[in-house]
Amino acid sequence: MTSRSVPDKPTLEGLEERWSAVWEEQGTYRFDRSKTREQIYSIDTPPPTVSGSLHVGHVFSFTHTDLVARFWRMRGKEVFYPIGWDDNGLATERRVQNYFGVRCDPTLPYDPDFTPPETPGKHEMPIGRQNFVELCERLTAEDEQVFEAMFRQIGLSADFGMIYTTIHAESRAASQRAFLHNLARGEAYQAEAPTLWDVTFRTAVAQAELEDRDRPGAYHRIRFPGQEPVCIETTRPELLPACVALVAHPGDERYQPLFGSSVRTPIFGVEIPIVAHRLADPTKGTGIAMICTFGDTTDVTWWRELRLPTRAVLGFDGRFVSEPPPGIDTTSARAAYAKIAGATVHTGQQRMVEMLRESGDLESEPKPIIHPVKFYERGEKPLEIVSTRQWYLRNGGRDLPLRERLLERGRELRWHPEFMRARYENWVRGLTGDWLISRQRFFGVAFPLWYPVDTDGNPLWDQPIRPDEAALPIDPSSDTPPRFSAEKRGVPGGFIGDPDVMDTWATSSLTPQIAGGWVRDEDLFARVFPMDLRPQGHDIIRTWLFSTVMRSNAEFDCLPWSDVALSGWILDPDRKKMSKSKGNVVTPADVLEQYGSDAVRYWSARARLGTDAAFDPGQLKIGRRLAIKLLNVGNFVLGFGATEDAGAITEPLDRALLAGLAAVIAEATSAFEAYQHSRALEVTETFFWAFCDDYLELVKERAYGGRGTAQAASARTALATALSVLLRLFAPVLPFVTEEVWSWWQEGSVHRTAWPADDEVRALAGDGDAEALRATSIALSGVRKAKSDAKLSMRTDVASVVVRGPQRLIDLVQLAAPDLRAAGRVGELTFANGAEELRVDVTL
RNA sequence: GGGCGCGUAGCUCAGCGGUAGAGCACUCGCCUUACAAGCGAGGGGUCGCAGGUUCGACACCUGCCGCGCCCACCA
Repeated sequence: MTSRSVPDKPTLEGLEERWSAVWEEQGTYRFDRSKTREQIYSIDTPPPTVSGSLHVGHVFSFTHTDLVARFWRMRGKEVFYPIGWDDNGLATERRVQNYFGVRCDPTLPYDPDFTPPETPGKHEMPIGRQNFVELCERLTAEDEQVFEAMFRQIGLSADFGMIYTTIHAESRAASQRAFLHNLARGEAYQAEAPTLWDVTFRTAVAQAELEDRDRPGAYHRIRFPGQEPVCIETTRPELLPACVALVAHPGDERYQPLFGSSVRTPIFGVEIPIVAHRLADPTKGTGIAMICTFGDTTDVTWWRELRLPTRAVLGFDGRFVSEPPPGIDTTSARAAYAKIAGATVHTGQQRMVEMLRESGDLESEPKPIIHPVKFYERGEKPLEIVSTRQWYLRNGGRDLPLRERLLERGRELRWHPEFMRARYENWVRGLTGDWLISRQRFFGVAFPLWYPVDTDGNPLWDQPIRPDEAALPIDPSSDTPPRFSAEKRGVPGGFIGDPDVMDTWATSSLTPQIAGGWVRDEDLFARVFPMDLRPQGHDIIRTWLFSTVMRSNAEFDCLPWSDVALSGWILDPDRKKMSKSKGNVVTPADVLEQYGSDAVRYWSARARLGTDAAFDPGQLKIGRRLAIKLLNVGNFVLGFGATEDAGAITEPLDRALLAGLAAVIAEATSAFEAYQHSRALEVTETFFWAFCDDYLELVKERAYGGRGTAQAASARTALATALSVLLRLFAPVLPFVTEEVWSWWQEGSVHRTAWPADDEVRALAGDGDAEALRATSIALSGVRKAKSDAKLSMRTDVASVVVRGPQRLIDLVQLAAPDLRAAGRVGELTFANGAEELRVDVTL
């Protein structure tokens, strides 16, 4: 861009559109891959879920990242700053279902002529898997346009030519490759085991995706007949047919005589043992609990450690299976089970309670309680536990050396803020099992495996067939494994493809590999990996951060990045978390429209990392005001025809200004280096307002030339130098307005200009003492106060002023006496040593 | 139950061993030729509570109280 003259009436309107276009055209933020690893600052950017709505939280946290990127770019680093979209996974599936009114039925064939209904019908239309995936791809492509437009609007200095998506072929290839490596090294394995299961989505879920929700329930006291009848309390009486034992604490004297004996379940008459286990809590209920397969994760532990039989009753759909489990074989027992077969858990419970009440085995009426129940974070019904074959990745949950290694990685990583490390350690120490990565879903990265089918038509799950890595990505449901022909699919002696997809985090955990070009572009990868920074929200430490560390540790035996920056949450002005259901969501579009991008960025930059911030229109106004002020100051300073080499800086006040500015540069720089952008902004902003209100007023007349050419030149050079430095210090926070002002007098983009160097400015300041400006400002304030108290205009002439104070300060103010006289319109200005603090006596 | 963070002016927050800070809001003024979407001045806080360390504590230690978040095997 070329230098232009200063406009008559500067305005913020239209800056976003203009400069976004220029940056795109000039390639201002384009990544130069010829640079070496040492010259590069690489960022593992978070790919937002495009199927979610845009939120001011996005603006907030992505601005934090951009501040870092812009700072390091100006420090001379080539910044690797890709943008990604997370489009694979359940969020997209749900959005597609709602948007088009369809659902995926993988048994249906592909229909090449399929077009979705104009408007979603009352009932979801079943469509084949490939048609469904195509709709997912179509809708995410649209969503991604919206996200990209917003990211450009807020001025992210990413290279939009390096966009990656998690469902793209290259991502799928990377994900499948990493999995195959995990498999080869023994880090991935499959197991048939009780699994947390979401009955709505009909998929297994991982520990990291769980959340507790308080739900109403009730204690049911049930009597188990036997030589010695035993009473238990349960919130899940419907699982009585799944009961395999009763359990009490080994030290519980009430039940010690019963250990080793057995009782029969009421209604079903199944004989079950009474066993002891340390996890049984004598203080809960009656102190003895029934173990069912499976009511909760403790049941699983008991079942496994006590080697109990399995009596599963719930199916994948969350309903009671049609056939009773083993052990229920008497006519009456089967008749009782028939009453709940096919029922939902809810209905089953009602019927079970009726039966118990009739049989007299319900000791007392249910006691209602509110208790925490495990849910899949996206689910609507409580999780059940069903036994299924799934793939797992070792994550230290069952492996002490690996856990220690991953904890060590957490200590190696530099956390901003530091205290967030505790969340990582908490999570790793609390892992109860390996990472379940298979999902019984459709829009995701397929497991790159097939299984032989034996001559009886049974899949040989433990003999997976792997593809050639060069062929990745593959889709086992349509691609054919090596040494097989396509007709052999699903027939005895043939093969079948793995039907599952991977947990979306299994792909997201590879963002450094995906964005950095692992295998696909090893030259690039060597220049950017391991990366410098992972920016992200603190809510996904247990998922994204942990899993990325884990994958990098496995594949490369190193951390994926040296630093992690955690942004806080955005709360509404009442400090409640914004959510759609609360109706308190502020949309970025409205805010950006109303206040402008720089103002919104200012608001973001004011918040420290790791700290939740309330959405605050007040802060946005201040940001907008700051941006306008920069325009006006730029306009004013450049109106003097000022340039940075107009003449030597000789006047003490000018030198004082630059001495103070040098200190601000030093502080802002070290703050940015320490990922404390809010501190950098604060010191810059404070200095800037003092520059406007005091320094500018003090030197205005001199700069106009009222007291000689050399004196004017000194002021003009200082003004221009300060403007240049301040624009650069503000550039990361306010990229649009700083670029605008910069363009009035400088060549090239401010964003590709060197970050100011404090030693250079200090050299210009010479013997300047920053204290001189502060002291003179205090004296000026005294004069202003006198006028203000007298309710007079600041233009009013003052007869005489006496400045009193300690000699050291008097000496400093005296150096700027002519400037002080001019700014205060003071007739006679005298000085007197004496007072402890600087003060002025004004005679109007 | 365990962990982490926070509690400073009406609001949003900074500060962090040496006499309480900013912005907003509020009050009183000012058309002052960069800016009235501006400028000047002012009022306002026993820094959650209680102990302790110290010459000195808003800051460090201990214990409480309150709020928020994370985690937990929640019959």
